[in-house]
Amino acid sequence: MDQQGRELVFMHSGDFLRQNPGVSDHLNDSSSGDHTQPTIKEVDFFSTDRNGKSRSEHQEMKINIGSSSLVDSSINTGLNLSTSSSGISKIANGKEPNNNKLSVLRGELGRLHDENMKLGKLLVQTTKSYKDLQAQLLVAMPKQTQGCRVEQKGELNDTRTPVMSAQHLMDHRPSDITLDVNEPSVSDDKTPELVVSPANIMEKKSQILGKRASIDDGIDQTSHSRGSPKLEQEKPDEQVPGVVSFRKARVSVRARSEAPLISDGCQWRKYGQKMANGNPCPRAYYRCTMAVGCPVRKQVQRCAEDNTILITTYEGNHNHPLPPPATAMANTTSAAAAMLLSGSTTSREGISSSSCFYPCLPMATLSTSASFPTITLDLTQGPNTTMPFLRTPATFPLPLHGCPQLLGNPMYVGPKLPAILSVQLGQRHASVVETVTAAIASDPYLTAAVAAAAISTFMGTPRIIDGSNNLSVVPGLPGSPHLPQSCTTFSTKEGCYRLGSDLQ
DNA sequence: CGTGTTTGACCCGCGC
DNA sequence: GCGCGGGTCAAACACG
Repeated sequence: MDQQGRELVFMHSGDFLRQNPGVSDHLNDSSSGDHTQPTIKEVDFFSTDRNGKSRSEHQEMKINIGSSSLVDSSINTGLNLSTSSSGISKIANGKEPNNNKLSVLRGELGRLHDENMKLGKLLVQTTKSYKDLQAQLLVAMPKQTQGCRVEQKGELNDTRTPVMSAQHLMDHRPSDITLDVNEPSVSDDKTPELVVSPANIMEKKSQILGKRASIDDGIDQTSHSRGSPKLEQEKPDEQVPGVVSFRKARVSVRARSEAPLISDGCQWRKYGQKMANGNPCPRAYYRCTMAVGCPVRKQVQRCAEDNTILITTYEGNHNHPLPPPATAMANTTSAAAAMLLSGSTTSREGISSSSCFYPCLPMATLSTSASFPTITLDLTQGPNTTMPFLRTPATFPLPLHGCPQLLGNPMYVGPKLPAILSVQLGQRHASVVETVTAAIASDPYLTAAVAAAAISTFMGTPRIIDGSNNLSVVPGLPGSPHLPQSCTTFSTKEGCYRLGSDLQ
């Protein structure tokens, strides 16, 4: 990736804290009485440059040469980062006062640096553990609720207040949950319904756990429907209901493009084309050819209403390393599946919260049309689109606490601002937004990256990718529902883009 | 000749 | 059971 390129960062709340990554962060942490915020600020540990080191880290590394041996290697889990350095002072005894000071400072810096690094690693491990646990929980949840079908057709007449569960989305029964309030649903008119099925957990537990590995490996590896025998990893009768259709999760990206394809960095082989759904434009089917047996497929079709809109739908996870431009989209597909499952918090409260959140995302649409749970990212809408969240409380409940304030909306502005204020500021800078939107829409690489960033962001999934992948979505840790924090950086063929409050 | 595309046929799931 | 539509296969074809 072009290291001299532009950098675009979607700033969410707490972004200004990341503007100055480095030592100052834990100083702030130590003075903060809120124990949830420091956790999120720890994200700064990873606001690194492409070599994986932040500037402050580089500086500290220089200073710390030769002093690391003085550093206490234990991790201060209490985050008391301003601890006494008396031990270091003793070592510095007998030298000139200046040298003493220098030694003390060096020692302290070194210790802080080490502590910083260790806390960062701890955070990564904690985040990973959380994700693992969440994945296990999400896999188990559909089983837990199996058999207790609650149909709420009567309560859900208003399709603008959709109620969603992953169980529902995974269900192949006809249903439709469309949250795109700016455009009419592409899907049919079926009334949304909530299906909650309770469970025989103990009966199926071993089966679920047995299937987890294949789910983690890639959603297509649990393929159950007919398809290429080469790709078929398991037989239908081996599937666990409720887990099966995880492979069906899709990510659809709508973008204006004259090109027949969105260049996403992957190699695709066309294996079919069909006229579908009354669309005068044929739908093309592509398969990833970067590795033998890669299960990822994509469909490309032009919008029937507007031929300039290209709809690209991705399905599956790559089973091979990807070039940076392709990584963004690859992460999108896996993130999509995870997000769909994340809605399976079976309590009514959780579901309602999720539905409350989605109207904040005019460009994000969830639907199960065509029997597949699909996340549609609409990158075609202009900045003047009526902001749907004005009609809804500007709250960002978990797990989708990172609002994808990305495209075509005034939400580029600092996310710590209230929603209304964000809109006002956004209108003030409409020209900037327009420019950026146009740039993004015109660049297929950027479009793909934005799509990936958007999904990853509003999923709230901690996603830390090293510099080689050029996509860094580091939202606040789960568990901080009222602190939507994420900072999205991504790169495209044209370079690395950075967008945030500094746009103003 | 190898690779990718085109295109008609086929399979499967779903609704009626 | 039948028809429809989505998705895939695979032979034929095109191209470098």
